[in-house]
Amino acid sequence: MRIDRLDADLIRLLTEEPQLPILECARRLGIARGTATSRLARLHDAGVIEAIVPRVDPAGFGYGVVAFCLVEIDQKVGHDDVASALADAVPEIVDMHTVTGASDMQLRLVARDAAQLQDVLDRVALVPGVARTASSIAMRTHLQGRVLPLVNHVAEAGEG
Amino acid sequence: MRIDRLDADLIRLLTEEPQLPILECARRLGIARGTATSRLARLHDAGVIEAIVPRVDPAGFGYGVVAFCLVEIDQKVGHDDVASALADAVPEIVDMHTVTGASDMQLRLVARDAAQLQDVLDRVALVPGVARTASSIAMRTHLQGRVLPLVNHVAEAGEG
DNA sequence: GGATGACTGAACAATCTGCCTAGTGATCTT
DNA sequence: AAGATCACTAGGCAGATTGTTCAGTCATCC
Repeated sequence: MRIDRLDADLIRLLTEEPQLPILECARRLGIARGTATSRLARLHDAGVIEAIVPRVDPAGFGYGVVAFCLVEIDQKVGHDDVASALADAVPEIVDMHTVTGASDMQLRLVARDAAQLQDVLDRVALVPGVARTASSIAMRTHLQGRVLPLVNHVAEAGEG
Repeated sequence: MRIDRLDADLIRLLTEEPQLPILECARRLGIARGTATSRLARLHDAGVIEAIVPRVDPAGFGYGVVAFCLVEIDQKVGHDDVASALADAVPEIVDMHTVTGASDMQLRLVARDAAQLQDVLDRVALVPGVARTASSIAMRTHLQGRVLPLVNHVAEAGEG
């Protein structure tokens, strides 16, 4: 799908002031309500905007430590099996990807503190199929799910 | 902040059916509207729910390749300087963390395809202060920003 | 005993939503 | 060139939701 400036502005508006009603968005962008509605529907259908969801910050209820964990897997066990086993066994896992390279999987997980992180990592290591893990702690999160610059970039490029 | 079952249910409801009005949430949970409103406000104030934002999927507009990149930094350059330089120079960077371990930073970035990923990584490498990079491609995303199990876990634990 | 805090139930005006219609201009097709 | 298609504007309507306020109940805490 091709995104133009209007789409980008709409996304920006909704990202910066999430609770903004469509009607108000239309007013701010200087377009008719129907246009804003149909644009939004199109973005929705194309999968650009998956949904408008509450972004939950685990730090808000005490899980302030973020860590990454590289996982090596037993060759004999399927990736998907390990993935679902991990997902079930460790609620502290926030992101999970299968990756190329030295490791097979990469996790992002959260914990209350360094001590509890140890516990979380132990639980990861205990999951059947997990051969070895290597982890690092995130000291600072500079960006998290930032897409606005990319959306703008695409909108600009599409115009020229 | 302490999260109880009602909070967890509210978060679950809003996560599963994001556009649900507060009034409808209250009905489904069998509570008064004022209660749902004040609970939500409390979650907001505590930072548990940062905002209700549109989740944009770069794959929706062509950026279907996800990659991770470990970055080593010149010791003489401050982390924050490199971080902001990277953020400005490469819109394709979605997540950026400062991490412990062999590398200094870890990035998650998106690209249109493998060929363009090369280009993106080149731009990363060119940023002043970046000494070396190592990257891997995400072949599958099993989980992305999953917090519901953790919220439930916390709610259960808090009750007992 | 009295104060505090959380929840219920209800009401109000203001606003937003979904849905529909009609007109305009640009692009594309035959 | 006529006709069709598409996106946008502008407006209207009923129904639902929101912010806000009030009064009453119940449990906890000092």
